[in-house]
Amino acid sequence: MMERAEDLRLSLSLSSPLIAPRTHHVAMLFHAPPEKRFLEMPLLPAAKRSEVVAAEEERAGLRGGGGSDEEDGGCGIDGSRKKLRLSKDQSAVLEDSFREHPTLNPRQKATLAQQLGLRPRQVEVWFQNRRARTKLKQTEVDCEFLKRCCETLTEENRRLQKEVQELRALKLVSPHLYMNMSPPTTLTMCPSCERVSNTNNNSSAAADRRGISTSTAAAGSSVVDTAADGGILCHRPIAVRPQQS
DNA sequence: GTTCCGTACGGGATTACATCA
DNA sequence: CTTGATGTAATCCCGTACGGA
Repeated sequence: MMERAEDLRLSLSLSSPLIAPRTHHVAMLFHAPPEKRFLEMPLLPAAKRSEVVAAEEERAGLRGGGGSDEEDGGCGIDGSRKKLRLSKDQSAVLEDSFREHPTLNPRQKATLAQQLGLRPRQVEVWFQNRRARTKLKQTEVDCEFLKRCCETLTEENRRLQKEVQELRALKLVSPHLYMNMSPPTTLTMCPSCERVSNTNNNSSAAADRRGISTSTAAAGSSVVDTAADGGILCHRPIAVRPQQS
């Protein structure tokens, strides 16, 4: 399942013209942990931010010897955000780790950060984005799946309506023949409302045939019942043989 | 110049924990 | 001592900005 998801290309657009005004949590600067403090001080000049981060990480012992801004993904002197591209090796390690646990505990985060020469915040962000990508892909897969379900059910609905129409016509034209015909394997009658429906209204049976979830199948069956008979059918199908006279 | 993807960020929501009346 | 209210920290997700291929 996940392999299938991984194969799909992302196609949904997340962009929107809405631009949220950015505000700052000044208070948090004094209480947040080092990496959080860095995040919450975007008004500081970039160079100053790098200094603070370096100092904090030095104190925390998270910084590898001789780590440069380049390696740390720091910002440029001009204040522009410096986009770092993680190396193939870094990405591979993160991917492996993600496959093991999609979420990180603080220790794992710190260990990974140290191992890869990244800030813990970068590791955290990478995992957040990775989870978001996974979710997006899964949503696409689900969407495709439901679309196919819908098409299948629509087709089946058409077929069943036609079948019902034919049976009604036959009953009108030659009731004798109708009563003597062998029971249609796919039709059942609800004992309470005495309406005929398809045996495979049994949700699980229908689901088995189509390979879709039971709830989806049940929803599809309701559509069939309502459309064909103009009423609500009970969902306890019982095989019924036309009475022999 | 445009598009897409990956990285980074801000902010809201939630949860756990500490403190205090 | 217990309990409810309140504050704080940590973390997650969502929406978005932005750099680079």
